[in-house]
Amino acid sequence: MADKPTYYITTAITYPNGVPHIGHAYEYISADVMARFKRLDGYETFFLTGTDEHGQKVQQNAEAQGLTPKQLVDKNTAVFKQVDDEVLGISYDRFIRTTDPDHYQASQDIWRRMVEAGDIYLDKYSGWYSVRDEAYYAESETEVRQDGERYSIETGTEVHWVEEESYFFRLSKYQQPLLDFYRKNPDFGGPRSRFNEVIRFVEDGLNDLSISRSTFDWGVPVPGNPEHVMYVWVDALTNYLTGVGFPDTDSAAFGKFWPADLHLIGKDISRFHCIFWPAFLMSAGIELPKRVIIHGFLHNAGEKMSKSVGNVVAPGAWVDTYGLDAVRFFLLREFPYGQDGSYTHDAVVGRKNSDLANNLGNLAQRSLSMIAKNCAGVIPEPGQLTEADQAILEQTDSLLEISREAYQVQEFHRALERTWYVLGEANAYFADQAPWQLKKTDEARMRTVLYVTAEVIRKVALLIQPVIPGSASKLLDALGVEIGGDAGRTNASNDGPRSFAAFGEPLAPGTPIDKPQPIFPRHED
RNA sequence: GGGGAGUUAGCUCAGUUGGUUAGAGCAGAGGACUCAUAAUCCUUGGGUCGCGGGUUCAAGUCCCGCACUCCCUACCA
Repeated sequence: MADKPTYYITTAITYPNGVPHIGHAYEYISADVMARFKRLDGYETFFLTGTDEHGQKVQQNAEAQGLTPKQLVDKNTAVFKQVDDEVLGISYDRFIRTTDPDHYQASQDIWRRMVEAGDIYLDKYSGWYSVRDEAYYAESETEVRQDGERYSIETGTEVHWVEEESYFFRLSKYQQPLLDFYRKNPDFGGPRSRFNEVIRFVEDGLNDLSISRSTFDWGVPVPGNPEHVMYVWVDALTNYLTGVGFPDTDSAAFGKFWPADLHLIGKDISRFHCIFWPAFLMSAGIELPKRVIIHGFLHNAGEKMSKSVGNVVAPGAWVDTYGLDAVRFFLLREFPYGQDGSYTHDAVVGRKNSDLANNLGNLAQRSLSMIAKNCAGVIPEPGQLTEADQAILEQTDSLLEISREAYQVQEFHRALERTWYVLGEANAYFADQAPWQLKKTDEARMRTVLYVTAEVIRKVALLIQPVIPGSASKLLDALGVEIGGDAGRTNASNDGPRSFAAFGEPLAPGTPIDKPQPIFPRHED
């Protein structure tokens, strides 16, 4: 048996200091959808997500709470993991924590490789440092306020003058190699507008990067100098390697899955993923990931979400209000992926009712009801297909390739838009053929129309499993499609009657179906 | 200050290399049907395509200027 193609996708790892909000959910869900799509399409898939647990802030917060840093991150990480597991249904294969023992090995190994490449040197760093932001600021980026203390202008956090011995990475050396790489791999970053910003930044020149700290010790120790711990970037980005077995580059997982096919991240960290990370990997002699997709941020009715405004939405609150599948669908259908999006209650309800309940749910309900009542409760035998039948079936058939192409570049909205266009055509077909009339005049023709409609629904249900796994599974159940598969949750979805491999295997006439129950309830306020 | 994106129907947005009466979805109006989750189908959109100039036989679609909005980046203080 030939080896299956593989697919390795990651999310950014989250700094678990607050509570998860709908923006976190957006990233997890979109990565989950991508992973499920690839599994259903026959790819042996590995999906990595997790938390970034080191740093001075954690150490200080822990002290303030009378905990060890590990105790604090255990507590905070549990909250994020619970959202993945119990609220959003995220199908990750590993939830990595930068405090995992194997991650220490991986981070120290890539560090050693960069040292061997001559790209790490010891120097001194000085500047205005904000503990809360974990960032240095130029003097011009700070101001002295009335209380006599100095603050970051941008973030309003207090800064202190710090002089510190630090290891540096020779990022400057990689300006040209990176530009060459971008030119040869124009799809490395997406969407294009974000990638262009990155390229322009690199063209302006790169400074070497401070990559260690000695003022605190909650981090991965620098090999050969236990006075230092790695600063965020080497430690955090390396999780993508750790997740598939690094530093054991001979391991089965590493051989299969590295280089990663997709890093899915937010626009705030595009530079780290499109510049630092490839440079580190070039230095360490490791293959570069194939693509970084940069998603936008979500706004509440056009306003930035913020605690002080009090408009932050918790994923659990939305899921309770609208249901998980409606939330997943809304997030992927409503916004062009990569752009910022603005949500309102009315917009979510609109998608839920119009797209899910009316266009899809009602089409399924009306056609399956007729089958249950008029075809002895089994999938009917179709007769000769008319042009109208063939036209709607052909439009439905085209959705597989259209979806593949759209998913390949993470244009989820495009796949869904086209799918719902075809559903609109299917509703028109159904009304046009009027099987409830045919029931009185031509039962054979009625059975054909009902069969064709059921086939359309089957194909659509297959393709939207990644987005609305629960509802799509119910839809396939209702059509009597053999149970099996898990809507992309695991690699068991690679094949079987609910995988994309079965897209062209039509419903078997005579298959019994149950009396249908509505799958997509309307949202009533 | 420099660079970039944008400003199209009530709302959210599409509009290829400039070319017949500027499009979709949602919302609204009218009609149809009754299989269905008060759903679905059909019909219905005279909107200064931000403003003002220009190029052209022809511009939402190219050029210049202006006004807002947003993003990236710098610098002064």
